[in-house]
Amino acid sequence: MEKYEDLKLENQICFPLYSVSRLITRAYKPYLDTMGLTYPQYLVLLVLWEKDAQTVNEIGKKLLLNTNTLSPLIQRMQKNDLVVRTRSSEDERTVMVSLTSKGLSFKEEAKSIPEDLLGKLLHEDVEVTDVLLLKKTLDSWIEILNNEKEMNINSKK
Amino acid sequence: MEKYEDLKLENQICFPLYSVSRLITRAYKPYLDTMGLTYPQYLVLLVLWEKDAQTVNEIGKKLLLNTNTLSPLIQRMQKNDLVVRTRSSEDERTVMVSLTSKGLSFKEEAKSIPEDLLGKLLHEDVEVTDVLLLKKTLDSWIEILNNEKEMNINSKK
DNA sequence: CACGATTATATCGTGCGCGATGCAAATTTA
DNA sequence: TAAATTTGCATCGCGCACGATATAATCGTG
Repeated sequence: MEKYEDLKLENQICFPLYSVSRLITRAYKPYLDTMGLTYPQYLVLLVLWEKDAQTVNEIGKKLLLNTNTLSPLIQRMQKNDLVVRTRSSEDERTVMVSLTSKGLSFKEEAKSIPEDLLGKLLHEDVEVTDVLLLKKTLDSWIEILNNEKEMNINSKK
Repeated sequence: MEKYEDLKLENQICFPLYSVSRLITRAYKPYLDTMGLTYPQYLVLLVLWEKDAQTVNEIGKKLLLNTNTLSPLIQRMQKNDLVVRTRSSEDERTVMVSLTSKGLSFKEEAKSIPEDLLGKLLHEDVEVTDVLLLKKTLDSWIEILNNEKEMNINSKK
């Protein structure tokens, strides 16, 4: 076993994660271009399609994104008539993000994307069970890595 | 089964991939900050540590990144004295990227990162076999998604 | 009730990713 | 060999991510 075996690209686990993430965003592009959406914007719509009218904070918690990413992103979405932002009257600090009729209408158009894309990713060597196991591992890592971040925040006190 | 079941965030496979990729980059940060590196810059070093003196093109093929991403990235690395860029005399178009002594010296410092990080990601619910299966699935998807891109290029002719 | 701490959002700067485009060197073709 | 094409790298513009910071509004505590 060579001394630097772990540093070889082919032995990395994080690099394929990073690459697949980018390649998947790219694979979404042709679908999303027809609606004038980017992948992160599509994620915001996924959240709002499940439950309309949520604060920037709620959306951020679900997508694991901070407001310094979401604020301008949602502003661009408003400019493209996908959502509207309204400051709450009860708590003037919070901004409610709601779907426009255009933003809602894309739900129907997006319905077939996940299955369509999954079809491309499944073949004789990668079965549905593999994907489910993969998702289980990823969800577990999200738990670990996201908690670690919050632990750092708390330990700073 | 609800009509829009596939659009629910919790049923997505691409979203956890996207999130884990970002969270892992974040997990690398404390290690890389001590060397003044970003994660993509670290990837370039991984490639050069395996074989010094490669062209921008070779590095890009291995990292699946285009020159419009790599050119400025490598220029920043040169500014930080991690690599040097020299135009080849045989083919004036190509730029050879070589490690500086500083860039090479970080190899020793980076040696423990992968194992250290993997340690955090392994626990009772996620074993080494799960990670190996995950890597196999991801590598297969890289194959599929990256070929698809090249097929598009060819079909444009 | 006052005032310090917390919370929600926004802004700024930097570094990716990447589509589109530019340009010069090399290669192919006529 | 001249002209057309391809190749390798770079630049530009835009949209994320994200650390740092700012600015209100609200909350908690004395």
